[in-house]
Amino acid sequence: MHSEVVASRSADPRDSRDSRESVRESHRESRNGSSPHLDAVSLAIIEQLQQDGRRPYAAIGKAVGLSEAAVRQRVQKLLDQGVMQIVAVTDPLTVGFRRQAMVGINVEGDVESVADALTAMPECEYVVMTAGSFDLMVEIVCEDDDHLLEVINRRIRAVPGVRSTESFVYLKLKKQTYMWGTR
Amino acid sequence: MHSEVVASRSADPRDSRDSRESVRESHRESRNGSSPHLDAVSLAIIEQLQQDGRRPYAAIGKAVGLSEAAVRQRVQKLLDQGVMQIVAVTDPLTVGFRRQAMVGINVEGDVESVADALTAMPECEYVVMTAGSFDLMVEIVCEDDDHLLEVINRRIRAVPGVRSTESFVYLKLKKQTYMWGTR
DNA sequence: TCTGCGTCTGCGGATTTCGCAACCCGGATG
DNA sequence: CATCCGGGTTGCGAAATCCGCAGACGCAGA
Repeated sequence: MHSEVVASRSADPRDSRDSRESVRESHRESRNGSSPHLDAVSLAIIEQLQQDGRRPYAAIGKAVGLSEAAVRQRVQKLLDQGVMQIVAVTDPLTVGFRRQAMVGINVEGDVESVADALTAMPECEYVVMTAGSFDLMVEIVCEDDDHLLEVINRRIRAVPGVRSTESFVYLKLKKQTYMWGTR
Repeated sequence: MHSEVVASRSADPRDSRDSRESVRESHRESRNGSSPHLDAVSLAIIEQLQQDGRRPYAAIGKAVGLSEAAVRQRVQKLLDQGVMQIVAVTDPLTVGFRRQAMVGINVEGDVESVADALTAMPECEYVVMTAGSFDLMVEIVCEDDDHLLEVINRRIRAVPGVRSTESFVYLKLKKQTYMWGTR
């Protein structure tokens, strides 16, 4: 990583040319055929914000070789597009939600419509369609046992298309990171 | 897909001159597992930051009935204690990790030591001890099929104490929120 | 009562955010 | 070939925010 001295005030305009080279190699939408084309710079910005969601734009810009305003625009666009969100995350146990469970679900009929119904439930923190002996896996966050019981037995099983469920109550959360891309 | 894009600037003009009295603090050691018992004000601060991790301290203070400096101190403490972290979260698919899976694991012997071994793997995004037909559930984030295969068959199954595994490859992530307490 | 400890508040100064106008550049158009 | 166009980038002030620093306040324990 070379020194990217952000051009000070009114130096000669040639300086701004070298700070550009690090941005150069970014119009190859990789082989990420499906989703939005994140270039290397946006990826680097995300990586910065995965380390600290409140890091100043100028610091990010210095790290990725961009101006502060450019970082600001890209961050705003990433947020608007829903590619990333900047949020506080906690261990639910410490904020009063004492029962969590992963629930595996088998579906008859349209899986996606069931998934949409589960997504609408506030207690469903995480909904994913899977291949394997479950069609859906859902993470539930509840306040206590009664709440958990009600969600699983009354609400989830009441969704049309749900054939069966299997629950895995959380005993202890050992790891929870958000550092994709930071490897 | 990403339904919860938080509106960036939405200062809540609701007054809050209450919430001053219950500022009792029990300063326990705040390691994973204990409950530091957060008071209502800290909870409200967390809630604000779950809506927008970059919300200014002054705005948070107005919402929870505290000065800007006090909010700043509390946030810093919550971060230092590890009660919460402010980070960017993304759908891994959009940032180049195209294979994810939930893996259920059965263990013989000490479950926690196996969990610790899995926690050390960077591909293990999420590790939780559960009750039910699995002893552990682990979320794996990989770049491609080869990577996933290697992690599951070579690394996870090589951990002493792992009796069997069952994999659930992700087909589509439908929901992913971080809004505990915001219900 | 006094002291120690932790938290809250108010206040400048440094830093950051934000909006704006201009610039550069590749691609499309005539 | 000239021109226009749009996305992306840059630089720059003004406004807002962050940050450190006392001082004040409340609450336990000596």
